Amino acid sequence: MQDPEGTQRDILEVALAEFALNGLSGARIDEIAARTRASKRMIYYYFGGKEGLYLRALENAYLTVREGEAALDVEHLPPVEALRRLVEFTFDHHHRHEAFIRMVMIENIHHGEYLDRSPAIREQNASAIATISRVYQRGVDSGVFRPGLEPVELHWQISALCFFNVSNRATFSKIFGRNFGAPKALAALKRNAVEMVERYVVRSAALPED
Amino acid sequence: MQDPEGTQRDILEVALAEFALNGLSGARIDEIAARTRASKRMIYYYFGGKEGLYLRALENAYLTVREGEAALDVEHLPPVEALRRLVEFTFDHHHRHEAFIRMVMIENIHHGEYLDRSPAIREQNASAIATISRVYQRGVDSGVFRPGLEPVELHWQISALCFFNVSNRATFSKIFGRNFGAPKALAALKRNAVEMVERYVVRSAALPED
DNA sequence: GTCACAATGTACGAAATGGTACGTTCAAGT
DNA sequence: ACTTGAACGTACCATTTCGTACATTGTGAC
Repeated sequence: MQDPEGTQRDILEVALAEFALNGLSGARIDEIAARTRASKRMIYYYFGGKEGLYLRALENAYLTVREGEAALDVEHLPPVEALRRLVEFTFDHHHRHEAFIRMVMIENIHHGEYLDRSPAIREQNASAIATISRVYQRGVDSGVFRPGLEPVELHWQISALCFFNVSNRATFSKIFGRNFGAPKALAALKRNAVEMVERYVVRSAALPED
Repeated sequence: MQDPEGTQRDILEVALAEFALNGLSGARIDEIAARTRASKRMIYYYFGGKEGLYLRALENAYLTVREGEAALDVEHLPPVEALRRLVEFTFDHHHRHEAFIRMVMIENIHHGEYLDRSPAIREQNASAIATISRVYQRGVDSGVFRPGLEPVELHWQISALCFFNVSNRATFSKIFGRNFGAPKALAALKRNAVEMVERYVVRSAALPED
Protein backbone atom coordinates (compact mmCIF):
# COMPACT_ATOMS: atom_id res chain seq x y z
CA MET A 1 0.00 0.00 0.00
CA GLN A 2 1.30 3.45 -0.89
CA ASP A 3 1.22 6.34 1.50
CA PRO A 4 3.21 9.37 0.36
CA GLU A 5 2.44 11.64 3.31
CA GLY A 6 3.02 8.89 5.81
CA THR A 7 6.35 8.01 4.24
CA GLN A 8 7.48 11.61 4.32
CA ARG A 9 6.45 12.05 7.92
CA ASP A 10 8.22 8.85 8.82
CA ILE A 11 11.41 9.93 7.08
CA LEU A 12 11.30 13.38 8.63
CA GLU A 13 10.92 12.00 12.11
CA VAL A 14 13.85 9.68 11.76
CA ALA A 15 15.89 12.38 10.07
CA LEU A 16 15.25 14.85 12.86
CA ALA A 17 16.46 12.37 15.44
CA GLU A 18 19.53 11.52 13.41
CA PHE A 19 20.49 15.09 12.56
CA ALA A 20 19.85 16.28 16.09
CA LEU A 21 22.09 13.54 17.36
CA ASN A 22 24.95 13.75 14.90
CA GLY A 23 24.76 17.04 13.09
CA LEU A 24 24.53 17.61 9.38
CA SER A 25 27.86 16.11 8.43
CA GLY A 26 27.71 13.49 11.14
CA ALA A 27 24.34 12.13 10.11
CA ARG A 28 24.33 9.23 7.68
CA ILE A 29 21.78 8.94 4.94
CA ASP A 30 22.07 5.18 4.99
CA GLU A 31 21.45 5.16 8.71
CA ILE A 32 18.35 7.28 8.32
CA ALA A 33 17.13 5.06 5.51
CA ALA A 34 17.68 1.97 7.61
CA ARG A 35 15.62 3.30 10.50
CA THR A 36 12.82 4.27 8.19
CA ARG A 37 10.01 2.14 6.94
CA ALA A 38 11.00 3.48 3.54
CA SER A 39 14.26 3.17 1.62
CA LYS A 40 17.09 5.51 0.70
CA ARG A 41 15.56 5.91 -2.69
CA MET A 42 12.58 7.60 -1.09
CA ILE A 43 14.70 10.17 0.69
CA TYR A 44 16.07 11.37 -2.59
CA TYR A 45 12.68 11.11 -4.19
CA TYR A 46 11.00 13.39 -1.69
CA PHE A 47 13.76 15.56 -0.34
CA GLY A 48 16.32 15.75 -3.09
CA GLY A 49 19.30 15.00 -0.95
CA LYS A 50 20.95 15.30 2.42
CA GLU A 51 20.78 19.06 2.63
CA GLY A 52 17.19 19.17 1.49
CA LEU A 53 16.29 16.65 4.15
CA TYR A 54 18.17 18.58 6.80
CA LEU A 55 16.42 21.78 5.85
CA ARG A 56 13.01 20.16 6.03
CA ALA A 57 13.84 18.56 9.37
CA LEU A 58 14.94 21.94 10.68
CA GLU A 59 11.79 23.63 9.44
CA ASN A 60 9.71 20.90 10.98
CA ALA A 61 11.43 21.24 14.34
CA TYR A 62 10.80 24.99 14.40
CA LEU A 63 7.21 24.53 13.36
CA THR A 64 6.42 21.97 16.01
CA VAL A 65 7.98 24.01 18.78
CA ARG A 66 6.40 27.28 17.74
CA GLU A 67 3.03 25.61 17.61
CA GLY A 68 3.52 24.44 21.17
CA GLU A 69 4.42 27.94 22.25
CA ALA A 70 1.32 29.38 20.70
CA ALA A 71 -0.72 27.26 23.10
CA LEU A 72 0.46 29.34 26.03
CA ASP A 73 -2.02 31.96 27.13
CA VAL A 74 -0.96 34.50 29.73
CA GLU A 75 -3.26 37.33 28.78
CA HIS A 76 -5.61 36.66 31.65
CA LEU A 77 -2.87 36.77 34.32
CA PRO A 78 -1.60 39.87 36.09
CA PRO A 79 1.75 41.05 34.66
CA VAL A 80 4.11 39.60 37.25
CA GLU A 81 2.34 36.27 37.20
CA ALA A 82 2.25 36.32 33.43
CA LEU A 83 5.97 36.96 33.22
CA ARG A 84 6.73 34.17 35.66
CA ARG A 85 4.51 31.81 33.77
CA LEU A 86 6.17 32.78 30.51
CA VAL A 87 9.65 32.03 31.81
CA GLU A 88 8.58 28.79 33.43
CA PHE A 89 6.89 27.69 30.29
CA THR A 90 9.88 28.56 28.13
CA PHE A 91 12.14 26.67 30.49
CA ASP A 92 9.99 23.55 30.44
CA HIS A 93 9.31 23.81 26.77
CA HIS A 94 13.00 23.92 25.92
CA HIS A 95 13.58 21.02 28.23
CA ARG A 96 10.88 18.98 26.55
CA HIS A 97 12.22 19.65 23.06
CA GLU A 98 15.82 18.71 23.31
CA ALA A 99 15.99 17.66 19.67
CA PHE A 100 14.88 21.10 18.64
CA ILE A 101 17.50 22.74 20.84
CA ARG A 102 20.16 20.57 19.33
CA MET A 103 19.02 21.44 15.84
CA VAL A 104 19.32 25.11 16.69
CA MET A 105 22.79 24.52 18.09
CA ILE A 106 23.78 22.70 14.93
CA GLU A 107 22.28 25.37 12.78
CA ASN A 108 24.29 27.98 14.64
CA ILE A 109 27.42 25.98 13.99
CA HIS A 110 26.49 26.40 10.34
CA HIS A 111 26.05 30.13 10.90
CA GLY A 112 22.35 29.82 10.22
CA GLU A 113 22.85 29.36 6.50
CA TYR A 114 20.00 26.88 6.16
CA LEU A 115 17.67 29.03 8.19
CA ASP A 116 18.50 31.67 5.62
CA ARG A 117 17.16 29.52 2.85
CA SER A 118 13.89 28.94 4.64
CA PRO A 119 11.44 31.81 4.50
CA ALA A 120 8.95 29.51 6.21
CA ILE A 121 10.84 29.62 9.48
CA ARG A 122 11.47 33.32 9.71
CA GLU A 123 7.85 34.21 9.20
CA GLN A 124 6.16 32.81 12.25
CA ASN A 125 8.55 34.12 14.85
CA ALA A 126 7.13 37.51 15.48
CA SER A 127 4.47 35.97 17.69
CA ALA A 128 6.90 35.17 20.49
CA ILE A 129 7.85 38.82 20.66
CA ALA A 130 4.25 39.91 20.46
CA THR A 131 3.33 37.90 23.55
CA ILE A 132 6.13 39.21 25.68
CA SER A 133 5.56 42.74 24.41
CA ARG A 134 1.97 42.71 25.59
CA VAL A 135 2.86 41.34 28.99
CA TYR A 136 5.61 43.87 29.43
CA GLN A 137 3.44 46.75 28.31
CA ARG A 138 0.73 45.77 30.75
CA GLY A 139 3.28 45.65 33.53
CA VAL A 140 4.64 49.07 32.70
CA ASP A 141 1.17 50.52 32.47
CA SER A 142 0.21 49.15 35.84
CA GLY A 143 3.41 50.48 37.36
CA VAL A 144 5.01 47.22 38.52
CA PHE A 145 7.51 46.92 35.67
CA ARG A 146 10.20 49.48 35.13
CA PRO A 147 9.97 51.18 31.75
CA GLY A 148 12.59 51.44 29.02
CA LEU A 149 13.28 47.79 28.38
CA GLU A 150 13.32 46.29 24.92
CA PRO A 151 10.96 43.32 24.42
CA VAL A 152 13.29 41.68 21.93
CA GLU A 153 16.16 41.93 24.36
CA LEU A 154 13.99 40.58 27.12
CA HIS A 155 13.11 37.65 24.93
CA TRP A 156 16.81 37.22 24.32
CA GLN A 157 17.60 37.03 28.01
CA ILE A 158 14.85 34.57 28.74
CA SER A 159 15.94 32.45 25.82
CA ALA A 160 19.52 32.55 26.99
CA LEU A 161 18.67 31.35 30.48
CA CYS A 162 16.45 28.56 29.24
CA PHE A 163 18.41 27.49 26.20
CA PHE A 164 21.79 27.25 27.87
CA ASN A 165 20.26 24.89 30.30
CA VAL A 166 19.71 22.27 27.70
CA SER A 167 22.48 23.12 25.31
CA ASN A 168 25.38 23.18 27.76
CA ARG A 169 24.23 20.67 30.26
CA ALA A 170 26.74 18.03 29.21
CA THR A 171 29.94 20.03 29.51
CA PHE A 172 28.78 21.91 32.55
CA SER A 173 27.83 18.76 34.37
CA LYS A 174 31.09 17.04 33.59
CA ILE A 175 33.24 19.99 34.50
CA PHE A 176 31.60 20.55 37.84
CA GLY A 177 30.98 16.90 38.54
CA ARG A 178 27.33 17.46 39.17
CA ASN A 179 24.35 16.37 37.17
CA PHE A 180 22.47 19.49 36.18
CA GLY A 181 19.87 17.38 34.44
CA ALA A 182 18.64 15.84 37.68
CA PRO A 183 15.11 16.86 38.65
CA LYS A 184 16.25 18.74 41.76
CA ALA A 185 18.97 20.68 39.96
CA LEU A 186 16.57 21.44 37.15
CA ALA A 187 13.99 22.80 39.54
CA ALA A 188 16.59 25.05 41.13
CA LEU A 189 17.74 26.39 37.79
CA LYS A 190 14.19 27.07 36.79
CA ARG A 191 13.50 28.95 39.98
CA ASN A 192 16.65 30.96 39.43
CA ALA A 193 15.72 31.84 35.87
CA VAL A 194 12.28 32.98 36.90
CA GLU A 195 13.60 35.02 39.77
CA MET A 196 16.32 36.54 37.67
CA VAL A 197 13.94 37.75 35.01
CA GLU A 198 11.48 38.95 37.58
CA ARG A 199 14.04 40.99 39.48
CA TYR A 200 15.26 42.40 36.20
CA VAL A 201 11.88 43.58 35.04
CA VAL A 202 9.98 44.47 38.19
CA ARG A 203 10.65 47.90 39.72
CA SER A 204 13.03 47.65 42.62
CA ALA A 205 10.45 49.35 44.83
CA ALA A 206 7.95 46.56 44.08
CA LEU A 207 10.44 43.79 44.75
CA PRO A 208 10.03 41.62 47.84
CA GLU A 209 12.46 42.20 50.66
CA ASP A 210 15.27 39.77 51.15
CA MET B 1 65.06 22.26 9.87
CA GLN B 2 63.15 20.16 12.37
CA ASP B 3 60.93 21.70 14.98
CA PRO B 4 58.67 19.23 16.78
CA GLU B 5 57.00 21.69 19.14
CA GLY B 6 56.50 24.24 16.41
CA THR B 7 54.96 21.68 14.12
CA GLN B 8 52.56 20.53 16.79
CA ARG B 9 51.54 24.06 17.67
CA ASP B 10 51.02 24.82 14.02
CA ILE B 11 48.86 21.76 13.52
CA LEU B 12 46.85 22.44 16.66
CA GLU B 13 46.13 25.99 15.62
CA VAL B 14 44.88 24.98 12.22
CA ALA B 15 42.96 22.08 13.70
CA LEU B 16 41.20 24.31 16.21
CA ALA B 17 40.07 26.65 13.46
CA GLU B 18 38.89 23.78 11.29
CA PHE B 19 37.09 21.88 14.05
CA ALA B 20 35.50 25.03 15.43
CA LEU B 21 34.24 25.85 11.97
CA ASN B 22 33.01 22.46 10.85
CA GLY B 23 32.66 20.22 13.86
CA LEU B 24 34.31 16.89 14.43
CA SER B 25 32.70 15.02 11.57
CA GLY B 26 32.62 18.06 9.35
CA ALA B 27 36.33 18.79 9.64
CA ARG B 28 38.59 17.25 7.03
CA ILE B 29 41.99 15.88 7.91
CA ASP B 30 43.23 16.62 4.42
CA GLU B 31 42.05 20.18 4.72
CA ILE B 32 43.85 20.63 8.03
CA ALA B 33 46.99 19.08 6.59
CA ALA B 34 46.85 21.37 3.59
CA ARG B 35 46.63 24.50 5.73
CA THR B 36 49.50 23.36 7.87
CA ARG B 37 53.17 23.83 7.23
CA ALA B 38 53.38 20.11 7.96
CA SER B 39 51.81 17.13 6.20
CA LYS B 40 49.03 14.71 6.97
CA ARG B 41 51.66 12.22 8.02
CA MET B 42 52.59 14.50 10.91
CA ILE B 43 49.05 14.68 12.21
CA TYR B 44 48.97 10.94 12.64
CA TYR B 45 52.51 10.94 13.93
CA TYR B 46 51.79 13.37 16.74
CA PHE B 47 48.09 13.00 17.41
CA GLY B 48 47.24 9.48 16.40
CA GLY B 49 44.19 10.33 14.38
CA LYS B 50 41.25 12.61 13.93
CA GLU B 51 39.77 12.07 17.36
CA GLY B 52 43.10 12.48 19.07
CA LEU B 53 43.61 15.74 17.27
CA TYR B 54 40.13 16.93 18.15
CA LEU B 55 40.68 16.11 21.79
CA ARG B 56 43.96 17.99 21.91
CA ALA B 57 42.44 20.96 20.12
CA LEU B 58 39.61 20.98 22.64
CA GLU B 59 41.99 20.78 25.56
CA ASN B 60 44.03 23.56 24.10
CA ALA B 61 41.03 25.78 23.64
CA TYR B 62 40.00 25.30 27.26
CA LEU B 63 43.52 25.92 28.47
CA THR B 64 43.96 29.14 26.57
CA VAL B 65 40.65 30.54 27.68
CA ARG B 66 41.06 29.57 31.32
CA GLU B 67 44.48 31.15 31.36
CA GLY B 68 42.97 34.38 30.10
CA GLU B 69 40.36 34.25 32.82
CA ALA B 70 42.95 33.81 35.50
CA ALA B 71 44.35 37.20 34.55
CA LEU B 72 41.25 38.89 35.89
CA ASP B 73 41.69 40.33 39.35
CA VAL B 74 38.66 41.68 41.15
CA GLU B 75 39.80 41.16 44.71
CA HIS B 76 40.63 44.82 45.21
CA LEU B 77 37.22 46.06 44.08
CA PRO B 78 34.16 46.49 46.28
CA PRO B 79 31.68 43.62 45.80
CA VAL B 80 29.20 45.29 43.48
CA GLU B 81 31.95 46.65 41.29
CA ALA B 82 33.71 43.31 41.35
CA LEU B 83 30.59 41.50 40.24
CA ARG B 84 30.00 43.95 37.44
CA ARG B 85 33.56 43.66 36.32
CA LEU B 86 33.31 39.88 36.40
CA VAL B 87 30.26 39.80 34.18
CA GLU B 88 31.67 42.38 31.79
CA PHE B 89 34.86 40.46 31.54
CA THR B 90 33.12 37.17 30.95
CA PHE B 91 31.00 38.76 28.28
CA ASP B 92 33.97 40.23 26.46
CA HIS B 93 36.06 37.16 26.96
CA HIS B 94 33.46 34.91 25.41
CA HIS B 95 33.10 37.34 22.58
CA ARG B 96 36.84 37.36 21.94
CA HIS B 97 37.09 33.60 21.92
CA GLU B 98 34.48 32.54 19.46
CA ALA B 99 36.42 29.47 18.41
CA PHE B 100 36.39 28.27 22.00
CA ILE B 101 32.66 28.83 22.28
CA ARG B 102 32.09 26.88 19.12
CA MET B 103 34.23 24.04 20.39
CA VAL B 104 32.14 23.90 23.53
CA MET B 105 28.98 23.87 21.44
CA ILE B 106 30.34 21.05 19.35
CA GLU B 107 31.45 19.16 22.40
CA ASN B 108 27.96 19.48 23.82
CA ILE B 109 26.56 18.06 20.62
CA HIS B 110 28.77 15.09 21.38
CA HIS B 111 27.38 14.97 24.92
CA GLY B 112 30.77 15.90 26.30
CA GLU B 113 32.24 12.50 25.62
CA TYR B 114 35.66 13.87 24.72
CA LEU B 115 35.71 16.15 27.70
CA ASP B 116 35.16 12.96 29.65
CA ARG B 117 38.35 11.50 28.32
CA SER B 118 40.37 14.52 29.30
CA PRO B 119 41.24 14.79 32.97
CA ALA B 120 43.37 17.80 32.06
CA ILE B 121 40.34 19.93 31.32
CA ARG B 122 38.26 19.12 34.35
CA GLU B 123 41.03 19.92 36.77
CA GLN B 124 41.54 23.63 36.31
CA ASN B 125 37.93 24.68 36.40
CA ALA B 126 37.44 25.10 40.09
CA SER B 127 39.18 28.46 39.92
CA ALA B 128 36.30 30.15 38.13
CA ILE B 129 34.01 29.16 40.95
CA ALA B 130 36.54 30.19 43.56
CA THR B 131 36.68 33.73 42.20
CA ILE B 132 32.96 34.23 42.11
CA SER B 133 32.59 32.59 45.50
CA ARG B 134 34.94 35.07 47.12
CA VAL B 135 33.23 38.05 45.53
CA TYR B 136 29.82 36.81 46.53
CA GLN B 137 30.91 36.08 50.08
CA ARG B 138 32.37 39.55 50.46
CA GLY B 139 29.13 41.02 49.21
CA VAL B 140 27.06 39.03 51.63
CA ASP B 141 29.35 39.92 54.51
CA SER B 142 29.14 43.60 53.74
CA GLY B 143 25.37 43.38 53.48
CA VAL B 144 24.86 44.46 49.86
CA PHE B 145 24.28 40.97 48.45
CA ARG B 146 21.36 38.87 49.52
CA PRO B 147 22.38 35.58 51.12
CA GLY B 148 21.42 32.06 50.16
CA LEU B 149 22.63 31.98 46.57
CA GLU B 150 24.75 29.18 45.18
CA PRO B 151 28.04 30.32 43.59
CA VAL B 152 27.95 27.50 41.06
CA GLU B 153 24.47 28.46 40.01
CA LEU B 154 25.49 32.09 39.81
CA HIS B 155 28.35 31.09 37.58
CA TRP B 156 25.85 29.16 35.52
CA GLN B 157 23.64 32.18 35.02
CA ILE B 158 26.48 34.44 34.09
CA SER B 159 27.77 31.85 31.68
CA ALA B 160 24.35 31.44 30.14
CA LEU B 161 23.93 35.14 29.49
CA CYS B 162 27.38 35.52 28.00
CA PHE B 163 27.61 32.25 26.13
CA PHE B 164 24.26 32.42 24.41
CA ASN B 165 25.31 35.68 23.00
CA VAL B 166 27.98 34.16 20.89
CA SER B 167 26.51 30.72 20.39
CA ASN B 168 23.07 31.73 19.15
CA ARG B 169 23.85 34.97 17.44
CA ALA B 170 23.40 33.57 13.94
CA THR B 171 19.91 32.12 14.28
CA PHE B 172 18.68 34.91 16.50
CA SER B 173 19.90 37.58 14.13
CA LYS B 174 18.35 35.94 11.11
CA ILE B 175 15.03 35.26 12.77
CA PHE B 176 14.60 38.78 14.06
CA GLY B 177 16.23 40.44 11.07
CA ARG B 178 18.63 42.33 13.24
CA ASN B 179 22.36 41.97 13.58
CA PHE B 180 23.05 41.19 17.21
CA GLY B 181 26.75 41.13 16.50
CA ALA B 182 26.87 44.84 15.71
CA PRO B 183 28.83 46.90 18.25
CA LYS B 184 25.79 48.84 19.41
CA ALA B 185 23.67 45.72 19.91
CA LEU B 186 26.54 44.02 21.65
CA ALA B 187 26.99 46.90 24.05
CA ALA B 188 23.29 46.80 24.89
CA LEU B 189 23.34 43.07 25.54
CA LYS B 190 26.36 43.46 27.74
CA ARG B 191 24.73 46.20 29.74
CA ASN B 192 21.65 44.01 30.11
CA ALA B 193 23.66 41.04 31.30
CA VAL B 194 25.50 43.09 33.87
CA GLU B 195 22.32 44.69 35.10
CA MET B 196 20.49 41.41 35.22
CA VAL B 197 23.12 39.74 37.36
CA GLU B 198 23.44 42.76 39.57
CA ARG B 199 19.74 43.00 40.25
CA TYR B 200 19.67 39.30 40.92
CA VAL B 201 22.42 39.37 43.50
CA VAL B 202 22.15 42.75 45.15
CA ARG B 203 19.56 43.13 47.92
CA SER B 204 16.47 44.83 46.66
CA ALA B 205 16.83 47.45 49.37
CA ALA B 206 20.27 48.38 48.03
CA LEU B 207 19.10 48.58 44.41
CA PRO B 208 18.89 51.98 42.70
CA GLU B 209 15.42 53.36 42.12
CA ASP B 210 13.97 53.21 38.67
C1' DG C 1 -8.96 -2.62 -19.11
C1' DT C 2 -5.36 0.28 -20.00
C1' DC C 3 -2.89 4.39 -19.87
C1' DA C 4 -0.17 7.59 -17.45
C1' DC C 5 2.15 8.78 -13.74
C1' DA C 6 3.27 8.64 -8.93
C1' DA C 7 5.51 5.67 -5.52
C1' DT C 8 8.80 2.29 -4.33
C1' DG C 9 12.77 -1.56 -4.32
C1' DT C 10 17.50 -3.02 -5.67
C1' DA C 11 21.78 -2.70 -6.98
C1' DC C 12 25.53 -0.15 -8.25
C1' DG C 13 28.91 3.81 -9.19
C1' DA C 14 32.21 7.40 -8.08
C1' DA C 15 34.23 10.34 -5.22
C1' DA C 16 35.67 11.68 -0.77
C1' DT C 17 38.15 10.56 3.23
C1' DG C 18 40.50 8.48 7.17
C1' DG C 19 44.43 6.02 7.68
C1' DT C 20 48.98 3.53 6.53
C1' DA C 21 53.36 1.51 4.24
C1' DC C 22 57.60 2.73 2.99
C1' DG C 23 61.30 5.46 2.44
C1' DT C 24 64.27 9.59 3.61
C1' DT C 25 66.50 13.21 6.29
C1' DC C 26 68.12 15.30 10.32
C1' DA C 27 70.45 15.67 14.81
C1' DA C 28 72.57 14.12 18.86
C1' DG C 29 75.50 10.94 21.33
C1' DT C 30 79.92 8.35 21.42
C1' DA D 1 82.50 9.49 11.38
C1' DC D 2 79.02 6.41 12.43
C1' DT D 3 75.02 4.81 14.57
C1' DT D 4 70.42 5.36 16.26
C1' DG D 5 66.14 7.01 16.73
C1' DA D 6 63.21 10.90 16.14
C1' DA D 7 61.10 13.88 12.53
C1' DC D 8 59.23 14.21 8.19
C1' DG D 9 57.57 13.39 2.70
C1' DT D 10 55.07 10.74 -0.82
C1' DA D 11 52.25 7.75 -2.57
C1' DC D 12 48.81 4.66 -1.89
C1' DC D 13 44.85 1.68 0.06
C1' DA D 14 40.34 0.44 1.87
C1' DT D 15 36.16 1.94 3.22
C1' DT D 16 32.62 4.80 3.79
C1' DT D 17 29.06 7.49 1.90
C1' DC D 18 26.35 10.29 -1.07
C1' DG D 19 23.91 9.79 -4.94
C1' DT D 20 21.73 7.46 -9.22
C1' DA D 21 20.29 4.13 -13.03
C1' DC D 22 17.07 0.85 -13.83
C1' DA D 23 13.32 -1.88 -12.98
C1' DT D 24 8.76 -2.57 -10.79
C1' DT D 25 4.41 -1.89 -8.60
C1' DG D 26 0.43 0.52 -7.29
C1' DT D 27 -3.53 3.71 -8.52
C1' DG D 28 -6.66 6.88 -10.29
C1' DA D 29 -8.81 8.67 -14.81
C1' DC D 30 -11.35 7.61 -18.91
